[in-house]
Amino acid sequence: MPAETMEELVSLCKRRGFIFPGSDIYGGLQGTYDFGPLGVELKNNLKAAWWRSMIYERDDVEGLDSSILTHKLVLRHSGHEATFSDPLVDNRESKKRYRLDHLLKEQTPDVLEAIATALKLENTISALVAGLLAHADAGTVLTNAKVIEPGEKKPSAWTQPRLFNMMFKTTVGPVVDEDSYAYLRPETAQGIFVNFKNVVDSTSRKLPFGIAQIGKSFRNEITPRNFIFRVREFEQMELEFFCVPGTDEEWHDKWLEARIEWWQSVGLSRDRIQIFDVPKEDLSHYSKRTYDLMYKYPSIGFEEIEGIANRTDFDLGSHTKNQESYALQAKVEPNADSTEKLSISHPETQKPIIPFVIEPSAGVDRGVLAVLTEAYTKETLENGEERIVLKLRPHLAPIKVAVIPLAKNREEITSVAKSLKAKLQKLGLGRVLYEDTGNIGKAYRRHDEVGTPFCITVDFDTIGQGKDGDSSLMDTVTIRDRDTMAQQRLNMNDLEQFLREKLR
RNA sequence: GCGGGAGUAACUCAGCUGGUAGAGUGCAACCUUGCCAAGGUUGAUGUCGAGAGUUCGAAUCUCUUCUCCCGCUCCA
Repeated sequence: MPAETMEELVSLCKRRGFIFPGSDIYGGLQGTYDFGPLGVELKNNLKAAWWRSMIYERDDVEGLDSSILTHKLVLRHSGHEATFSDPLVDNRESKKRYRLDHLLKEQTPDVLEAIATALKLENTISALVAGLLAHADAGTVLTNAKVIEPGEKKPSAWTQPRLFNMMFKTTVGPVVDEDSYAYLRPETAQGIFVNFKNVVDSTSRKLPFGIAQIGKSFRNEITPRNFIFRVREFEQMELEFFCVPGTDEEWHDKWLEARIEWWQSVGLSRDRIQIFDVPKEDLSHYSKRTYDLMYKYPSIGFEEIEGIANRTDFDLGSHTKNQESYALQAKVEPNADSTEKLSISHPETQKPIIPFVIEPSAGVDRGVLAVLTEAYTKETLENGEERIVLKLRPHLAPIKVAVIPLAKNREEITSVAKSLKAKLQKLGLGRVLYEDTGNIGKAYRRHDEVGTPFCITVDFDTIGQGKDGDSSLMDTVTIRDRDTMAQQRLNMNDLEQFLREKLR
């Protein structure tokens, strides 16, 4: 039974060192979280699994790590400057908040005409939005124009509209002036698009192929919520898969299947994943069609864990120079700034074309949250006691093996345990921990709670001092399975093979 | 941003109409011929989210602010 409430996960994460609130000792900074000693292992393991499946186990994807600081022209031509800011306005009476452009679309023509007249502007939605944002007393203009509250269909009183820019700006270089800013990227994808030519030139890739990247992105969310689900600084695992126009829909479906399979390979159950075919009117500015993979999170229910978008030729088309020489299908803004043609040869005709792009874009933090949700298990044991176990897939577990001395005041035992720990650590399986806190029972439970798949215990038999002077079990240890709690005795020399098999 | 709820030890929480902070678990050290949060001894930890005010005295009352949760709004 996976976790049922977010609270129990938050509590475990804090208690055991997975995830802490950001800037904690100063009261926290909204929308930021820090990954603790176990959280960083889990997150790294998840990213490594993705990287392996995307790049090593396929023959058609290259990796990339582009910078977070991004030239403003990149995000201007990508359309983010224009679309990643929402003008919002509040209704003073109903206390509801609307996007200004959405609100204007709900109005009758004479209301819009009244606003246009008051502002002495042409009567288009975009002109009115811009004019209202620039006007010092726009709230009064809206109210006087008898803008209706859509819910009640009645004129109402409105506040000054304000712009919520979703992109973080920062100053680059020592001189602070109006033009010396850059953005923290709102998606890793743009780093891939602007490196398209570099990758093609340096790897001699042909269509179809992909470029994958894992990295931080930043969005100034209006309302960060729900633990690490919606945060302002987050990590993405994105693939931009370039293909011949006309084959894009087929690839879109293939990637949808591949991504669902991958999420299952990290432990998510199929019945907690839903596919959401995003309706046309909700699509992003670059997308022709998007499937959202929705995972059933605790407390909040089905929410997006990955978006698989058909970005058409919008991005490369927007960033390329000489746009007019390609038969672009997406509607793009003119680009007089770009210095490169972002085309590639059509595999059959050899003519330069701008490829279509299928983008599976997954949230690392949302993935970690889903994996934790699914692994979290509360069991009632035979003796009536409750046990919390993280049934993580072994390849994701932060700690792979804990080596425990049965008695920590016996040097013969602790020294064997310590050297066994060092020996196992060298196998490169991941983190191996020497564990001597509390007593043996507590050590087991503690490792159940953080998902350690195996606990190895060095006891008196190991050092040839079994009961009644029995030395037949010399050099053997017990190894305990996290999920079944069953133990078996193995010679220390057989541990490597055992663990290599089980931790794959 | 609005409405509602909440912030006390690492976690879960108690602390009444103001009188100077507690429990359980956890954590640390030591002991234990022994294996499923076992037992024993000892120990540490709080600016009671922050700031200001009222008061002889504030965890408790008032104001401001920050953070979290729920709803609205918004959202790859």
